[in-house]
Amino acid sequence: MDSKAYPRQPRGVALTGLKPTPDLPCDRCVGRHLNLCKPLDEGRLQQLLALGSIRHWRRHQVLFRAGDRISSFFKIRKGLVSVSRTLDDGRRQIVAVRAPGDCVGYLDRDGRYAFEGEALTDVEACSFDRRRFDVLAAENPDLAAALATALSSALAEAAESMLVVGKLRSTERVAHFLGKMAVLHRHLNARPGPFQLYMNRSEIADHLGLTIETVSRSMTKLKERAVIGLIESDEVIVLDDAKLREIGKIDDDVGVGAIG
Amino acid sequence: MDSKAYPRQPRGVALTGLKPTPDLPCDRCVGRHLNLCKPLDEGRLQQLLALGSIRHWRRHQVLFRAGDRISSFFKIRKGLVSVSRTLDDGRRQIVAVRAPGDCVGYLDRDGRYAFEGEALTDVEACSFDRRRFDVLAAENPDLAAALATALSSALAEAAESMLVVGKLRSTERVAHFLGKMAVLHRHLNARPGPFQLYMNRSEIADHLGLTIETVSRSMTKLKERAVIGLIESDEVIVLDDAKLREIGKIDDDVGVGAIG
DNA sequence: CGACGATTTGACTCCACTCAACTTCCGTGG
DNA sequence: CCACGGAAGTTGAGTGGAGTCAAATCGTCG
Repeated sequence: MDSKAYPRQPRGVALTGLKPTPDLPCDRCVGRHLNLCKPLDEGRLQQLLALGSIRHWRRHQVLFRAGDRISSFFKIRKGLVSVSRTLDDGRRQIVAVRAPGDCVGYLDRDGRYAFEGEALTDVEACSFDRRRFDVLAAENPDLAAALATALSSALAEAAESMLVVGKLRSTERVAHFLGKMAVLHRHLNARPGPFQLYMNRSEIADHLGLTIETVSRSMTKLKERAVIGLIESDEVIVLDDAKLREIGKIDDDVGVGAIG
Repeated sequence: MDSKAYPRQPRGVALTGLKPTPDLPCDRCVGRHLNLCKPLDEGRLQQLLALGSIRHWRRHQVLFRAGDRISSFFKIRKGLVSVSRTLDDGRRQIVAVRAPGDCVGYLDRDGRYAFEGEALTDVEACSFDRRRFDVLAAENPDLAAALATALSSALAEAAESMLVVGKLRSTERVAHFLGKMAVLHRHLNARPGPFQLYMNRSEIADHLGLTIETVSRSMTKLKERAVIGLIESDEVIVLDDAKLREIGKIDDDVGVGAIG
């Protein structure tokens, strides 16, 4: 209630020791993509692709900033992007983490980006002109339907996150996050085993509504319980998947989102 | 982390002294509606309306239950509907509160409702067959576009809620909630003044990720600071709108959602 | 090695939860 | 009419979990 100054979490300049970013052609992103391509015939596909141009960002670079006038949105081809919103006093909430196949920068607030998109890793994305895409979508019902599907799953995911942030305890939240990241990893790489988080403690904290210290302590607890193992600070292996899901209240692999 | 039994909040049987429910024809729901009607010509409008039938629910009745097979979704004509998800141990998160003009019961998880919809007041809604609606949407780009728009604003609203639940303190959350409800009230009734919340403390708590006691204490604080006044326990008047928005970190009237 | 950033760990504080009492408001029935 | 009971809300006392502040450790890079 008091508007006392809220120290902005110092942002890491570079997360060192980062493994190569998740890399994946669009058509392998099972269940996670705005399926822009499949339902379109060759002519319209060309039309759509003509709207887009491939662009690259480095970790920590900003794809789009909240409040900036919307020009285009982005379909991720490689890497991870955080979608976030920050209060004046520095408090930040990472609303979603988007992966290859997903789209970001679509949500607008009277013509301006409603959120900020930041590269969590080096990112390659296809940038689409929003206005021309809307025109095309208005002419192609299947494209519009794909858009609606993508939005639906993103919405379901967001609602799920509300439950996590609103009702779970700190260790439960971290377990949930790790479980979801493990699922994502399996989707992208189609195999189990250790995986990278590509997010430092500060980013995880801002995603889960916790502090870096609490995230760290929760990870330690999960480690002590032999639910997970830490190869490095951001490289994790799930030792007891059932337990992790139980603690994190993950009932299924649904709701992995697609646009936002 | 421990799966200790979580006492389910006793659910009120009837909130007494409830004023008449918010009542509004679709076409007055500025900015809050899946604009099903306007873009359609007469023939298709008839086609769409043929899918729907008007139904009624009483307060606390369930419109749809999470996990049930989806048959139709609902466009609210009168009343308020809560969209929620409940964990096995009883912890519940009210993900959204939907008003006249909004749709609910659209989100699915492999053919089943992803959330539960419960009448917060007596409710009148138009029920649409989901399958036939999808067919119609696939043939009518403007309808699909309207759907996408509705989903977008619902998603923006959900993301906003994540920030509220994840980063705001208790009194800030309550202030945010009250500010949003005031906006909703003005949208529905087109005038300021005292308004009903139509939600008891338990429901507000489940929406904000708090307990009933904390909600109560926060309301008292806001009352003591002369930011709001309480006519009855669920009837509020905003005394200092600027202050309320400042505390609740409400920057604009955007993101009032539409579907989910 | 030494510096720096990221993370972990520790000590302490405080906000929100828990448990419990009490008040208020209805409705019911003696 | 008033007594009683039940439900919702408020308030108080005490606890606990997560935040805050600070120090120690680890890892990387110069």
